[in-house]
Amino acid sequence: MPDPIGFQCRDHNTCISTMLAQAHDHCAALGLRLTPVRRRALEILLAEHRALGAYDVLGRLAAEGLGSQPPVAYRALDFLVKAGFAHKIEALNAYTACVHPGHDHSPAFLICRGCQTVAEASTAPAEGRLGDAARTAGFVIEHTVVEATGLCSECAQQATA
Amino acid sequence: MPDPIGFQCRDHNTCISTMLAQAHDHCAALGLRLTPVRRRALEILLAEHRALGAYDVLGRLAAEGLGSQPPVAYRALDFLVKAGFAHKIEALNAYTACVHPGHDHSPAFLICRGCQTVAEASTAPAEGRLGDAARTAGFVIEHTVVEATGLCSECAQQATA
DNA sequence: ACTGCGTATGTTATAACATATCAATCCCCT
DNA sequence: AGGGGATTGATATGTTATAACATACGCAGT
Repeated sequence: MPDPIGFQCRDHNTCISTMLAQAHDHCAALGLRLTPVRRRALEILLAEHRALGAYDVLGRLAAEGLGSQPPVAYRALDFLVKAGFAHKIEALNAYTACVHPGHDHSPAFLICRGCQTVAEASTAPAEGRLGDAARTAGFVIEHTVVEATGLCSECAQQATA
Repeated sequence: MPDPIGFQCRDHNTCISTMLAQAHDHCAALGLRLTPVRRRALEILLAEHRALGAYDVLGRLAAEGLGSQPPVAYRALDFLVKAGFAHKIEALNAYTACVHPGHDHSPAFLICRGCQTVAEASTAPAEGRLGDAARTAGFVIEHTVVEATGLCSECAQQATA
């Protein structure tokens, strides 16, 4: 089975443990603390190939006794986002694990409205037309949001059938 | 004073009435109904060069007796977005008037965190790296969100000074 | 005028997303 | 052992968005 850009992965357990290990190392290197709540929140995100709302994450954390109030989830998610282990999907007000943490990157997302899967691609926003517009205007870009919604290959075929 | 891409406009009153007239004509042509609430909501958005939250819009509508409950604002805004007269800024959960309605386009936004101004530029997302990724994955893009946050020219200069 | 139908509005309630605040605890460092 | 910063716990509240249902309006056909 091909692995286009994240709609599938070959072995999800390996995928998860690899990412966790990377996160662990990254935190160690930078003096960040991957506490139980944060680590579990990351695992929860990694377990899905879609975006989860903060309250979804909170629900799962709460089920394990790791906090039960909104700030617990938001703090953990903020940490993961700031550390580069997760991204916020603005179009969904939801969060998803980063597929290649550690690298400083400008992510772009393909969001399937059929199966809710979120795939992470890359952009170089500063190079395209947006960057041109920004330079023309003297605008200093600090952060970019690039998200496409539509149908993934499988869902598109089902829709046609 | 230059007019880079929307951070300024020369004559805002003219700008507003032009846009309103365009919206009126467009609705007439397509059999859409630019009702008082919808028209006023558009005027409210047009009055600003920044994005307004649904509740901001609602507050102004309510002050004029045009409805006082959230659905009033959300329905009007949904209509404007669907008709192409306004866009939702996902990064702000807010709405802004479209600067060139009628054309089917993929907007991109430059959002200044200093003065809250929102400038609308254009993209051709299907042509860039995102489009490449989508084609590779067989993903059918239906809608794109492209938003950059940062500092506009003026605010950047102030920050340096 | 009456009826039927579709669109738009009014209204209530609630869901879903997010943060402010302050106290308590943990962990590292000296 | 003690101080200081980061983290967590807990309460409350703020903000954004929609579900659900009722009513009013405009218009076509009779």
